[in-house]
Amino acid sequence: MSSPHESAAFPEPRWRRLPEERPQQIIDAALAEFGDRGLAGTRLEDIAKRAGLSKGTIYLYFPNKEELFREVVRRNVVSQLEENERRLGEQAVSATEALTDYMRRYWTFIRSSKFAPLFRLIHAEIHNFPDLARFYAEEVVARGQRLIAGIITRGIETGEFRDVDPFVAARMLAAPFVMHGLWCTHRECFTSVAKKTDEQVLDELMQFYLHAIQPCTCNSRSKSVSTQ
Amino acid sequence: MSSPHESAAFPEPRWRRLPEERPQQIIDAALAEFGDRGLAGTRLEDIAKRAGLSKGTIYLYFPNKEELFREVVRRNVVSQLEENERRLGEQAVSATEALTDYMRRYWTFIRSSKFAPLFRLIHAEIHNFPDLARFYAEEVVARGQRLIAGIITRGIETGEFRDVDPFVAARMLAAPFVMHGLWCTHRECFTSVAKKTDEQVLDELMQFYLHAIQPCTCNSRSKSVSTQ
DNA sequence: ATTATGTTACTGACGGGTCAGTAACATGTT
DNA sequence: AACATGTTACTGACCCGTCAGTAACATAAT
Repeated sequence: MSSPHESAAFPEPRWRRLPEERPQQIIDAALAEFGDRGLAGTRLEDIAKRAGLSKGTIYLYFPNKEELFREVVRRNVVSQLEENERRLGEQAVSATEALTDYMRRYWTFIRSSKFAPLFRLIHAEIHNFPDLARFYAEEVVARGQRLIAGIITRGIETGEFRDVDPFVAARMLAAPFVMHGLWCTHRECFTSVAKKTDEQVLDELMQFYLHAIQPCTCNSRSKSVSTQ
Repeated sequence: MSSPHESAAFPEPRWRRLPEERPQQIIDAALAEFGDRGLAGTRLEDIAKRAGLSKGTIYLYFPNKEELFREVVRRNVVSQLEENERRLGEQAVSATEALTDYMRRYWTFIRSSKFAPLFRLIHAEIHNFPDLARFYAEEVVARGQRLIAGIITRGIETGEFRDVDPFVAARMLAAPFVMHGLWCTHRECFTSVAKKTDEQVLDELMQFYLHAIQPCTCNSRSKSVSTQ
């Protein structure tokens, strides 16, 4: 009644002005669409629809489709970076603890809804956008592996791990995590992980990997392979 | 320069009729193009050009682009299958030998020019062609992992390998191989394998994996196993 | 607190280029 | 000659990017 805006007649405006939020909305929608259909297969109208906008609005914030694609990759890679290097300070704990902790966070990221689309995108368009690919490979992959290698080096020094090349070991950690992440996003296809929960898969990954880098488990009791 | 003055002798036909070879030529060219640019991003004219044909010819052998795509995947998946299960009979050798032999052949296949494009294709279009994806996942991935699991099971029985879930171990083998295959196809990006040859990478993979499934290497080799 | 005026955010129809698919024509083969 | 195989030129649908127009919001004036 007392409201100057007529509540009965026009309660819902057809659209709202949200210039601050638009870029992120568009990027999120674009990641989803690009991830499903690829760069060439995605229509800007579909991105707009998913973001609840019209196509023209996208061009208010991004010069063209390709530049939007670049921003989608860059923004998400950067956010992955930040996520990756959060909580890096606790060097007090044992290398094993640091490693299992890292694996847990790594797995959480890989199983997040953003990883698989991003991975597909980068690998699908790696030829057409070598600069993006290089950025990703250097700033995320290599950087992450240096991080892991650091933990492993410490573990070797303390005698927790056997004497392996830390960078080889880092790749041997990342590879199964990534592949299992991809498989788990298509459980309906990949029967080998179909009946397993994310937690189970993580446990298997961790157990197997820890055994691979531990010097020897003869003396300790390691009968923890549980089969239902 | 194309003045056909020497018309009588051999006019050098502008093209030849090779109906037997065309399908495979087209499929090979299509795999390469699709692998680079994706399904939507590939022009049929580019496939034709790569195959040394004109676009219309493709339509003599395939009804449309999508069906060509399906055939590309199917044909190559089947050939991968055949490759995969060749030389499977030698059950006389030790499980370790069988496994290292398998890993060598697996790596050769993964490093062949056909694997990476096929992998990218399947993972890029997995949503749009669920039947193909399922076919691939079941007939190639699962089947291959059953094969590995069989070898590992035998190795566990003979005491060569520690007591792991053979299917977990199979996944833990396949995952690093596939990921390293992808990385190695983009050595210019992925610096962690940039300076390594394929043979080096394979050695690292094999050594690391064998250590992961061997029971213990504390007391040298010739560890007596009381099975009888 | 209503109206007038101005500004910003957004819309959606359209032009133009691209490309899958086709039809008309050409050449090799038998 | 008659057919099979291949090429070239063309069509029409589709989609990117543009822009004239409109809705939401802001501020000033009455």
